[in-house]
Amino acid sequence: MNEKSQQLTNRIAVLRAERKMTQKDLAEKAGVSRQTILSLENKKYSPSLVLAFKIAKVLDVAITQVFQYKEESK
Amino acid sequence: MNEKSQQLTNRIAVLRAERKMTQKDLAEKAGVSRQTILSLENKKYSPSLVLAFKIAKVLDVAITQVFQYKEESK
DNA sequence: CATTAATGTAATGAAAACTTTACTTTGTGT
DNA sequence: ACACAAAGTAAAGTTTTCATTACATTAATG
Repeated sequence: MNEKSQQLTNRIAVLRAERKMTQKDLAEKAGVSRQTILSLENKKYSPSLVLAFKIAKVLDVAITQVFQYKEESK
Repeated sequence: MNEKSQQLTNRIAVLRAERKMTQKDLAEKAGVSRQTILSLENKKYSPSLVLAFKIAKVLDVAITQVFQYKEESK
């Protein structure tokens, strides 16, 4: 809906499903609320760098494997 | 001083100096205020993932080259 | 079909990021 | 020493992340 949400995409749901983890599982392991994971997957607000690192760590991949950034053409 | 500030470190100042850029230069190219760059370099608060990507882009290195995350031993 | 797990929606509030402005200190060069 | 650029300090205000709680909907399974 807004422009900002489209410059950052993530594959959290996919990677999570591959590992057969629920949102709750991932949230607990990352030390955040389930709402936070859900919001990232769906509403896709931009997480903090620390949270991004934590999620990548739990999913056992590089941060860039989870999050892709496309700068917009101004 | 607080625990959180120590789990995330960055090499912004070093990389910036190598490229002979001022804080103002980097701020403008990244599209943020100079205060934000200064705060990241010194007070080291944790940036958003998008900002981290922008800074890495301007410095022309991978995000992990700029920011290092060390999880703490609970 | 009934039960439970998983996901989604929504609202409120706290905390942190980031902006803006203004001023001070430190460096650098002439 | 002077001037100017760069870096630092500080404070107030806005925006966004993230937590918390509660409830609704959608799988999945017996």
